[in-house]
Amino acid sequence: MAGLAKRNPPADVYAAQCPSRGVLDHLTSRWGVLVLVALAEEMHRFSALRRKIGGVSEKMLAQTLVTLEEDGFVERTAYPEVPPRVEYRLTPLGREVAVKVESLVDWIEANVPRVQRARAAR
Amino acid sequence: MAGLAKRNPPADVYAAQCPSRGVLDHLTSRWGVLVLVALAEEMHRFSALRRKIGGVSEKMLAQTLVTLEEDGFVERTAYPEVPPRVEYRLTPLGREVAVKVESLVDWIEANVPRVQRARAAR
DNA sequence: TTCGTTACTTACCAAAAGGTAGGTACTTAC
DNA sequence: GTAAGTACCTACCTTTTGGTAAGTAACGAA
Repeated sequence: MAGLAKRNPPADVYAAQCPSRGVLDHLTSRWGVLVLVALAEEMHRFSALRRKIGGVSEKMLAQTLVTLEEDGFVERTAYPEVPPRVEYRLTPLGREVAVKVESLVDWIEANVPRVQRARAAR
Repeated sequence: MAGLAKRNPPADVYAAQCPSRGVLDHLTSRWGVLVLVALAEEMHRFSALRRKIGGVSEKMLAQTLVTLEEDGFVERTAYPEVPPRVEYRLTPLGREVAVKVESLVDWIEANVPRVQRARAAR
């Protein structure tokens, strides 16, 4: 039958086993957010990301990049050179979410003082 | 001196010890995101949140609510009754971020199939 | 009379996250 | 000749996270 598509139930983040939960976890992971906004700015090599994102270990950065690549948000291009050169950039899908993530991050950076005042007020 | 305000350096999420990192962590925590979007819909009692957010334990929900309250995103109102009744709602600050968080969550819910296709394609 | 409901808190334990260090292979700089 | 840079991977160990269960106080329902 032409046009037959598997229809799965609509996503619902409140449901513990909804696949959207996994995507949410990857995107909002400690380093996932920062990788996304860094790559939204421009292409980065592995070591450039590592230097840019303060506090990431190589292990965590590599792991984060793998899961973001698996989910189709990040594209990895390796050049068969020595020393190795690998470029990371966002896919079209990645660019779409990055917009949302960036706007959250921008809000946070702009409003840290208000949060600090709230903390101090108690 | 009137009008003297402590000027701290602009927030930078890339810097490991920038306070924005802490705020980011709280907001993008596993349960923080879900609490925020739930409270963006309407006021919830503790047990209502617990039932709505699939998979949260009481301990984690309580902990998440405390940190969101400390940061000034959530307001807690307890009524001295037995059995106890406590209402949680967003503060004005909370409503602002919730907009950003909701738009991320909405995007995810709408695009899970694309992510799944990306995963399948490898 | 005993159970369930409410909103937690605390203690204890298991699981997961994440840091550190070392190895690789080859090139360029010193 | 030695050290550094590159992009990782793996093993080991510590830290953090999170789940489970029990306790609380008072009331309404069965």
